[in-house]
Amino acid sequence: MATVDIYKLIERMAALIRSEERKKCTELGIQAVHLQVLDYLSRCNRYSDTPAALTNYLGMTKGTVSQTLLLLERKGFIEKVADLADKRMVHLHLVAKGQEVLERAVPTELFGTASAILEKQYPQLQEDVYIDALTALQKAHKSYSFGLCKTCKYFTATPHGFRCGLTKEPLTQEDSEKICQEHTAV
Amino acid sequence: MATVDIYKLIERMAALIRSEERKKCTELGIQAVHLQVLDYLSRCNRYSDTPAALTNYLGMTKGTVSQTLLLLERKGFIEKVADLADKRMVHLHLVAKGQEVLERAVPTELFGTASAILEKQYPQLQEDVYIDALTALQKAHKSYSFGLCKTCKYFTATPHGFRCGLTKEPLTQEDSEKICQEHTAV
DNA sequence: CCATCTAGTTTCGATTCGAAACTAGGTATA
DNA sequence: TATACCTAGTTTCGAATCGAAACTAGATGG
Repeated sequence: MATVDIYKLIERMAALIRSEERKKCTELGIQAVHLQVLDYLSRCNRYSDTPAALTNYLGMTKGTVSQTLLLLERKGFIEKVADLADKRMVHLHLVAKGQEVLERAVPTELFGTASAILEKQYPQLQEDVYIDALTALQKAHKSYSFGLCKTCKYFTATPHGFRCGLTKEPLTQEDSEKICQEHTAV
Repeated sequence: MATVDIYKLIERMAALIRSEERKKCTELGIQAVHLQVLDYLSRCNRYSDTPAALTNYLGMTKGTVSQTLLLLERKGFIEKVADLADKRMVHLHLVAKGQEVLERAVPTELFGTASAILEKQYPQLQEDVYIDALTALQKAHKSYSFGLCKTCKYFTATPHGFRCGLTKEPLTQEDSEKICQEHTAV
């Protein structure tokens, strides 16, 4: 079946990207997993910027995640902010230095070059096909799809602004652009 | 530009796949990097099944790779075979047990489910788009594209069989289906 | 008020990592 | 054919990562 092959192709691309990222990580003196953390933090919103959500996303034990975060904090890549309502909770923020490392680690040239090649050969290429593939992948990644807030089933736009239908809380424009742990694909 | 966004989408998919694979690895009691090694070995041909090529692919130091291989050998996932011509070289082979772990670790259900969703919505979906994206990515991944042997610039088919235009050696059907370190995109 | 749950940290020992020194086999050149 | 240099891979070591389990502290619910 064609679609099975499509994910085989995507998996191949993922392996290439992984390989490239690993090299970058070695250059920058960090581990591949740290990059995954920084990437996650750059994409999560206030419902998903906690160690617990990160633990769930990475599939590691919370002790390990705790230590990874300690290291990233020591290196000045992230900062921890206590939650005002629930004193047990901690919110993680990517700070400028972490953002910088993330940008340097993402294989931008690789993508840039690949894009240029692709664009030259297929000027009319529609990205919808890829959006659909990603959406399907997010739907399939059940329990926690970690999709964009604004693409969530519970995302609601009112005349007064955005709101999460699950937590009933109002959302900023920025929130809606980030990854949410509670995300449910439409 | 549309194509830049396409690789953003692919990168997002890669992150999801990474997240899922990491979980599987934890279940199986191995590290994410070990899976990368097993995956690589399942796809490489006799030009690329050496510790040196793997080192290059992963972007790790050769000492680290050597230790990783030692562990995978102890666990019975791979075996080492000395090269007959060059006594310094070692060829790495994925054995049955390693193959099994690899198959269990790849998020098959994720892809299966995603495919089903995709297929239902877009029965006419053409995979060419994805092949082009992968090919462009391989081309962009210069110096070592690690592409399929048979898609290489130097791959030549003669009446007597396949041959590598770079090393001048004859190739089997199987060789041509594997990843080659020397791969150069057309 | 006390058990129970949840969020996160600490501690421990095994494993992984990079760096650098090392062995050994191949190659080039004088 | 010696000598220097190169390449493939291993070993060693100290720092960092990992999972498991015990732990603290705050929330929740009778």
